Amino acid sequence: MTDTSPGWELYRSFLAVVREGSLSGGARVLGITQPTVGRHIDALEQALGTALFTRSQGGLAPTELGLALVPHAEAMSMAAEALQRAASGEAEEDRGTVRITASEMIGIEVLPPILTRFREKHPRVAVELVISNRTDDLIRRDADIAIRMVRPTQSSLVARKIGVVKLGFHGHRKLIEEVGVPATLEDLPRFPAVGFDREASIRRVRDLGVEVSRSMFSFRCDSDIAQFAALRAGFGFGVCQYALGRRYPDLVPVLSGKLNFDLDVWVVMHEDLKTSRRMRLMFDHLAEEMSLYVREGEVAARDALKAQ
Amino acid sequence: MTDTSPGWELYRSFLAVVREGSLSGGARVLGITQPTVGRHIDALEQALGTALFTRSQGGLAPTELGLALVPHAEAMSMAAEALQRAASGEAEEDRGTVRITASEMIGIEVLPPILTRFREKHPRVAVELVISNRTDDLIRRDADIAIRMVRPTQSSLVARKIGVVKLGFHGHRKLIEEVGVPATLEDLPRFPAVGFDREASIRRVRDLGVEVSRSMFSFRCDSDIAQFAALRAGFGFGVCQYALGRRYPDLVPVLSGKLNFDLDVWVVMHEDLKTSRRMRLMFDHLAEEMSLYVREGEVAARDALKAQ
DNA sequence: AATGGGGTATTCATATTCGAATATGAATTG
DNA sequence: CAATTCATATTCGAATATGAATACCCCATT
Repeated sequence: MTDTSPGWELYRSFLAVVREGSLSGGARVLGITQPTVGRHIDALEQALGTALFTRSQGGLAPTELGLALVPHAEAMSMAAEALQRAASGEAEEDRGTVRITASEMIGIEVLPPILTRFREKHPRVAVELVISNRTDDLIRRDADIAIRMVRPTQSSLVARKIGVVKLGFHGHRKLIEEVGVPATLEDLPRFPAVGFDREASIRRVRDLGVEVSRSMFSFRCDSDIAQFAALRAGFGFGVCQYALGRRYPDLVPVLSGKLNFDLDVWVVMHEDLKTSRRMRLMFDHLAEEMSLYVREGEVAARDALKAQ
Repeated sequence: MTDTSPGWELYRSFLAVVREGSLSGGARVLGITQPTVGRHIDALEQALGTALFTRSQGGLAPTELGLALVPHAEAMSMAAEALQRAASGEAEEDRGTVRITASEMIGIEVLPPILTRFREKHPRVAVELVISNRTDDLIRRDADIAIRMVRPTQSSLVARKIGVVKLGFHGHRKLIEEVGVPATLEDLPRFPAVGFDREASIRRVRDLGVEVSRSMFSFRCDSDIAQFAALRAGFGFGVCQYALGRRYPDLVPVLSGKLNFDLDVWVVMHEDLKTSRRMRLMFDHLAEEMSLYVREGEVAARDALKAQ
């Protein structure tokens, strides 16, 4: 097995020769001499075990296989240049667009202030927000960065687990003044409640380990956002994220410790995008801010438990 | 200015050190010795004019800047590996998915047999076809490869001009038996004709240099496909691609040389995708097959001109 | 037909890079 | 607390890659 990986220098010479069409030409642009480049090509052909050029006077013409390798070599070259740019601190584009996808609740209730803070730090980055619960947006490239509630499976994705979002029952202060507070789970059916409509949605909740049935709810809707609005309007008791509940002083947690669930939070992006500065900036920003948000929720949930 | 581009070998050592966390570790995986790797790192830091690691016993920890360079080095590594795979002919994935976008006419009437032939050659490649006339699909990554009727402007795209699609007036054989053939353009209004509905569409045709007005048409619809169906059903005379007309023996060209236009055809894809084998395969296949199709149309148009 | 300018291939002295050996320092372990 | 282990730094002779010079080939031009 002579199969030792060719040195990367060889690739550089290879690319130069392809671009210039001759050993001498390649040597010129690389600032080295023609014999050296010739030897590099020899070495590369030997290492790869295949001919890359048909050598003629007047220059070297790439073989078919050689041609097929060019895009890869060019990719290396691009990456090398990008690295050098990044190293010399030449403000590598914090401009451009970043496309983010998130669920309704996150996208509408949580992200806006977070994205605003990002814009203040990096005003030239345009942000696009795609509200969607589909899980394959990233693979499809419908978005660059996703905030997800499930662990991503694709291996080409870089994912950072932020923590867990705490969810629990809440009610509007006025509602409580009016009808009181349910003391136990069994009490609940006698109070107005906000929950899901379709069986599929209800089953998702049940899978989280909470016994619920459709008839328990007197306001039924599959949109989280609409449920949250009903909650804030004092229609009835319902589930919301603790961190969100705390932002609306009129919402108070109820049944703490009896009707709670957790949702994982992940920030995910394509591996390829790591080389783009604005993508990394946004990814890090989202990860950091979502961490704060998650912690906020944990504190709120703990406080609720203590307070009761 | 000592700013000479660092040799690519240095990047390789850099990446190995980052990955392994130490000079010795990096040296091990590279199959060279620790002093060498150490020298490489020194050289790289000197060339970039900045520190990349904080050196300590127990290993080298990347500095913040060093960390920022890692993704680029990894991109180089990926490309190098891909190049090597491609060189050793190791069937580099002719599997996976390719997403193509094309206009209605092309996507529905032209592509299906072309894509079928591709599937016969590369059965493991799944094909997705997006019917759309939007021109920014590729930049948005809604598709990998596009077939377009306009020259693409983005520089990050690789585009191949296939040729021109010949369009001309046609009529169904039965229709002609029934009402005869218009001999001149001026005759046309006295015959049933199929054409566009909205002013915007009509203007597009007019821009191609043909004097048309909405009132000339007795079947009006903005869908090419529907127009073509009406044509085949013998509703009236109308425009279609010569190559398509020839495929339906009942369609005969009329007014040849008097009511013709050409549409450029381009096959376009993202530059990045050149390194993916299945993408290149599909791109080449589409370019080749579309060339045949275009030529078919040219022959048909010439024949029509001669025949009359 | 000669000539000059493009290219490749070859040779050999030289400059560079590399590896083996070793010194050294900081943790970890018995 | 000494021994061990794992790391970096240093040195120096050997291996290797490089560059300058040169031979040579082909083609276009004069």
